[in-house]
Amino acid sequence: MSETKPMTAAGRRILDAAGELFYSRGITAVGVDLIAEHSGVTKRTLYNQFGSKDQLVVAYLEEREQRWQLLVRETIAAAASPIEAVLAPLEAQRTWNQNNPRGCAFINALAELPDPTHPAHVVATQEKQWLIDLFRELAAAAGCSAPDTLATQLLVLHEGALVTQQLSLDTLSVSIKLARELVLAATSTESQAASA
Amino acid sequence: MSETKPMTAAGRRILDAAGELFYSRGITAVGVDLIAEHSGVTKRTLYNQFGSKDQLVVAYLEEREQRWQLLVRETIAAAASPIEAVLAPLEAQRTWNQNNPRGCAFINALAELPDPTHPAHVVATQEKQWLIDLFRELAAAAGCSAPDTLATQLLVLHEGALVTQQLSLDTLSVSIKLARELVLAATSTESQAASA
DNA sequence: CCTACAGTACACCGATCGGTAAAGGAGTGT
DNA sequence: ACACTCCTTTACCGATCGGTGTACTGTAGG
Repeated sequence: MSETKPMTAAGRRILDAAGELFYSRGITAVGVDLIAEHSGVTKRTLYNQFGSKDQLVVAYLEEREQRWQLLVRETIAAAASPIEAVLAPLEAQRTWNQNNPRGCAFINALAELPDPTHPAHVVATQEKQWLIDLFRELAAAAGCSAPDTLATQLLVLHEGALVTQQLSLDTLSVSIKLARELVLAATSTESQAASA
Repeated sequence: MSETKPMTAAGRRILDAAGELFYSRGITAVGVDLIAEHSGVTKRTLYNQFGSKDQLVVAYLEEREQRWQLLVRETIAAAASPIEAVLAPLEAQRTWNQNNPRGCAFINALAELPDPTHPAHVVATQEKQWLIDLFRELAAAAGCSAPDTLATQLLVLHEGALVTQQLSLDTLSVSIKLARELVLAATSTESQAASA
């Protein structure tokens, strides 16, 4: 279930090289020749393994999605309480960002591939959908009164921290702190209603 | 001061066409031939006017920056109070997004042009710097106790709302509502300190 | 009238783009 | 011995990339 394809050794190297290059330099800016060269593989092998550049891009995004979602799930599992679990995706970002200084690969992919019918575009949007659904579930599990609103707020904070990462400011810490206050406020049984 | 270059009629059409194409399809994905064709101009004229594609990209971003900052300033001037003025950039986004459904052109540019030495990259980062500085000034003018923190929070909300715009959710309204609460809390003289 | 300049038309450049053809070497299982 | 898969090598394809050279036209100003 975790691995749908056996993936040959050459295929792995190709996907690794593509991952680094696509993320660090941008998808459109990286050609298949460069990927083949960096993975020590012939262009022919690349096409035998992935069929086309678009499919390689999809494989690249899907693998990133799997790794990211795995990290999030692990962080949730390690959370001390349901309330801390709601903040887990934000906390996971702290770990993730250390090796990924170029922001969100899915957002970047959406910026480069505007065509909604492009398979890579679909993968990227699905990832964001997965995240907000997760926030909603976690919020509900923590006993939040309005899971939808809180999930949207957390998604905004998550994406905002992600996209401002490239600036010098430590926006992630600010986002997590604010997110914690929101979660605590939303799960406490006291006075809460739509403010003016 | 507002116009450093006279800009011929052909130059205007080129910049207009480049603006539409770069924003809607992505910078790397759009070639100079396509821009020349869409602006009803020869490629030669394009190069006589702008010198290179990179310089055209810079001109594109700079003009967007001018238009956006003008809108923000107008919204600030129309604000009913210093507190509402802090929210003006968020409110301006509501207007702006109607004609710009593809998110932030500067963020997209950063995604496509990772090279920090690229002139377009510099312009894009400067724009974000301008915004957080503006938030800080507005927060201070509104009598906020901790302008830096509030400014960072508002920047995160701003960018988060911008980048999640492409999803179906109305994240901007949620962001503005939350931002208003933050501003009100930060400008009230009552109990406020770092929470747990 | 003449110059200066903006713009056009068109051909051209080397480089790179994504993708393919054909043939063969190396390892494995039958 | 056989076929099969994986991968290699080399060469090639049409298209497009950013960018240039050159010669011509229209038009406004001195």
